[in-house]
Amino acid sequence: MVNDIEVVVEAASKSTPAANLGTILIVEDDPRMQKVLRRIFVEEQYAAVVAGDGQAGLDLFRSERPLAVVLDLILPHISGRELCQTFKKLSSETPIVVLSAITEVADKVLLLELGADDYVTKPFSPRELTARVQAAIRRQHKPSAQTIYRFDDCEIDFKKMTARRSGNPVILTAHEFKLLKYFTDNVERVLTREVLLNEVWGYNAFPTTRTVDNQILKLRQKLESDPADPRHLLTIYGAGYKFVP
Amino acid sequence: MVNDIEVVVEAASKSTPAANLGTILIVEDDPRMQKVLRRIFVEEQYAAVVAGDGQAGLDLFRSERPLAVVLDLILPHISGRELCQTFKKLSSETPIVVLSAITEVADKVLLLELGADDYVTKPFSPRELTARVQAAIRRQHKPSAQTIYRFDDCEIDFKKMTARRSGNPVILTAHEFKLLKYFTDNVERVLTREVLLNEVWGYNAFPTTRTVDNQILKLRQKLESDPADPRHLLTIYGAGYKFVP
DNA sequence: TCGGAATGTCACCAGATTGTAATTATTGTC
DNA sequence: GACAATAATTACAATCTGGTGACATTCCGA
Repeated sequence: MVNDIEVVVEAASKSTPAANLGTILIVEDDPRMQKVLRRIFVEEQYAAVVAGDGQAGLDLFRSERPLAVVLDLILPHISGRELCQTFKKLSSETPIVVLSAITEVADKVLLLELGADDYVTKPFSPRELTARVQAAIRRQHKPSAQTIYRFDDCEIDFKKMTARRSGNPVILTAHEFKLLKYFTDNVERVLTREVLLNEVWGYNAFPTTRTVDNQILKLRQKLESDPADPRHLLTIYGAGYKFVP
Repeated sequence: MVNDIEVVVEAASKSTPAANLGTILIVEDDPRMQKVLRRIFVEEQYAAVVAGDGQAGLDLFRSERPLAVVLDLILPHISGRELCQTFKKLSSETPIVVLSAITEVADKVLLLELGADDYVTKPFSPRELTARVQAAIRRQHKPSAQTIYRFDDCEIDFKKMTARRSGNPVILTAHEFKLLKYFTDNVERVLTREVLLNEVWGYNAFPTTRTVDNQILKLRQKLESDPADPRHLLTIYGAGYKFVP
């Protein structure tokens, strides 16, 4: 599974507190969970609309044109699976993140076949849910956005997951792409190992900090003209790493 | 594989009694676990205060203004759930990471409902806990509006860790940035060596040390037009140093 | 002006930080 | 289930920082 790539959307000036980031449709029957989910997204500056059953979900989906849908699979009347498919038929653009209990995870393939873009198993942390939803939004929201990144004599296509240096193909692993993506999304900024571990490696991985160094090493060996004297993936002694194009 | 918590990491880095990263409030009744938790955070350069029950937790929360709270759900007298809600009422800003046994997670809905920002199930690895707490802290810290600081003909970007004087790049070390940051955050205030050592270095040092003076010297040489006649990093004879933009 | 105390300055090197590769563990594939 | 690819850990070498201490200079009260 290719994991979501955590991106800090910071280019936009944050001195615009009023406007929300968009609407999230929450389809969930349990009132307590409704409240929790709404709060989670409201705190992240989204607007949240809540549907207690499938029909209300469909109505709101049509009227609100949500940025993304958070869908609990266990619903009365219409099964969550049906609903998921219907959403995708109505608007295949809109990303859907499914909430599922641990026992249901077995058929995650089926889940994704239904059109879900990602899933989060209960129990989950607020951070995990919002991160996955935001990642799903980013993926869908700017499909034609520049996926090809160039610097020096390197050319990275994050969509095709291919890379070239001086025209020659370079093989990068999925993890290396993910790390590199985070660097290209945070150009010039000093990123500590802690941040990289949290943002690139993800929620459930807790490797040692030397792991980061090793991945940096790999990237340098593959992308820098002289890995011993890097010009793009710079070490900031005592702090972390910084990418400069 | 998640390591058992009893596997105590023996690092014994040079003791740093006065913390520099901030205070973590640990609410935990089991004395053994208290010790383990405190150690985990102290090793990560945090200060840790421990409360054995809910009342002590509340008191410390109010008096210490912790950066984050680590809360074990099973507590005597006040239930962890109540406590969690109370914390959030007192300061919704402060992130709360809940410790819970897997068997307790059945109540996961309630858990999130109460305002916990994340949770870690036992058994957990030290790294997992600190990573989640740090992520919660970082997330809660709104990206500071302005990371670029200007004075005279100097321009400091603390995020990129770059500095310029009259447009020309100046190389500062991580420590120098940290010291300079403290000065720019405390403009016009006289800062004694003791304060600087506590806040920037993070420990109480011998009063005879020339360490602070040395770092000041470095900063002057790099940032002042005439290091011998500083106009920004001023010496206050008999007291300390003062920064004026 | 003088003398003692506080500060400025410099260079060295111990210890911390990072680079690197080999080894081990994990994951994915057939 | 064996194999290959990828990732994480470990170990050690290379590198850099900044604390230390010696000494010079400046400050301030008498």
